[in-house]
Amino acid sequence: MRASGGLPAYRRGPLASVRLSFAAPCCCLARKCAFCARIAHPAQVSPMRLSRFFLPILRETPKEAEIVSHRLMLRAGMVRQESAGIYAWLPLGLRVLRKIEDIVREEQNRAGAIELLMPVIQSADLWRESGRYEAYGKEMLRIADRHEREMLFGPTNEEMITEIFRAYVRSYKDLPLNLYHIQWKFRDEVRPRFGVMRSREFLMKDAYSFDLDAAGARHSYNKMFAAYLRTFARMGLKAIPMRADTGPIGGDLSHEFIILASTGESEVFCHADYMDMPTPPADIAFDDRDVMQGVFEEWTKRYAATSEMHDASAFDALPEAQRVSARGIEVGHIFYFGTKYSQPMRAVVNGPDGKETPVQMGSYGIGPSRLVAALIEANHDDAGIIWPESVAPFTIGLANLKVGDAATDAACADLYAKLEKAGVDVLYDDRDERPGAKFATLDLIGVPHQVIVGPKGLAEGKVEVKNRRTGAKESLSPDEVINRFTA
RNA sequence: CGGGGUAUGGCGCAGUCUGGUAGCGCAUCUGCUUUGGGAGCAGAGGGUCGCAGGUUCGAAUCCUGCUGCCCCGACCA
Repeated sequence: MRASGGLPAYRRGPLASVRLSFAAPCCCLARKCAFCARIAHPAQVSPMRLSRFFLPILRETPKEAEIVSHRLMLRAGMVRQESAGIYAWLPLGLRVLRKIEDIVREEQNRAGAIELLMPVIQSADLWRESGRYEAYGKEMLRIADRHEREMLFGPTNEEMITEIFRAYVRSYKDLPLNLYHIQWKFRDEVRPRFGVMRSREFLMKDAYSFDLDAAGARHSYNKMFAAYLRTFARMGLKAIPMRADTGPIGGDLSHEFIILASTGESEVFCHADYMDMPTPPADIAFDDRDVMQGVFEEWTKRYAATSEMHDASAFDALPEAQRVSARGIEVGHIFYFGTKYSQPMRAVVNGPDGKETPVQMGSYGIGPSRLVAALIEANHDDAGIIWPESVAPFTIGLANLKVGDAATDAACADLYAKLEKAGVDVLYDDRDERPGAKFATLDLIGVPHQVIVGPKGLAEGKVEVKNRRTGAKESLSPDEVINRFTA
């Protein structure tokens, strides 16, 4: 299915009549947005002068980069490949990665999950307990320490979290519990490709839920389901949950969250209603089982499937206007697997009846590093990246078109200082470059708003504000600019 | 894991067939001019030609072995 047509999937164009771009649900500029409902002020707001930043942009495209996100990440100086499927994150890329992490973390916390941090190196013995040490195969990077002890670089953490759980939790009164971390994983892919989209080392948020019974586990699953809808929506992505194979994780209930992008790796089919469904609001009752079950049912009752699970006859039964077939990228995957690990690893609690019961578990993954690439696949044009506001490395690019000119220098310095003071992430291009080079740089790195300060406009007391996504240009006074972005 | 490529300055490439002082564009540095969509002129610096052997008076070039990386397929957060 995937290989049909003679061309690799990612090179084929989008299937017909599909809307692939979505507006972010909010502007996020003021950080007072009701949808996002930020819990904490983002730590990553740190304005920067480009002349002092480390932004190694490339004018030419490195030949190894085949897909647009990989090309643009290399050109924009976001990552550097250090080995096959292994990347260093350069400052610009790291900023985006951190902003994605922040959103993921906020929504996990909002849904009641609790953050911890587990190590990347694990003991083989732990994996022998679950039986996966042999089963996982060559994708697991196995290493020996100086004492010849068998260790491994974690590809996932079900075993370790189960070990931590069983060491401390004895009573059903401590449930439900959902623990997560955001940590680097290593899976020794046979063939890493597409930059950070399919790398061997990748960042993953993995959460693990523990419940006394199946009904409780179901609620935990639904909470993560709703949290994922919110997480992707906050990044301006339309993610559609689709029933999925459980693969090596195991279990009997699983959904993949797929975002639509014309360069996606897999072919997906879904009902057109998914394009406009309302995402759960920030204040939705995560602790109410009926509310959460309602969200789940609303988002799963219409047809949606990847090509592996596709039922052509069910899809074709839909009215033609409601059929959407497109390409998709998997950005999240959730599983309910019951006692698959708690049973063999003896993670048990005493129930109200005094009997020991293995806990019901689920796991929930999002790949922030893959999301960086997926976001670019969904948001770019010929000139470069177009970041959604919420994950942009900088909110504003301030371009001084004539460095050395007293008026433009002073106007830029004033704007920069005021924006910085107001907590706006601004990148001030104060390099002694020609205007064309500055426009090209800001377009390439995808800063959502460009504030352009040149001698001509300034003579009339105006600067130009350009929207990277729409291209719309406005002529505003510097004071109006400050009001616009700090209101 | 099968198949196919490729490796020459930071990036993109030529040179290899037919062995003889390592080249081009971009980038970088200096100076002057320029300044609203990747500027122009002049000058400069930077490469043990992936690694190890071998052939030869002489190897980027020929031979042998190895390694890295990329692409296609099967597999995958």
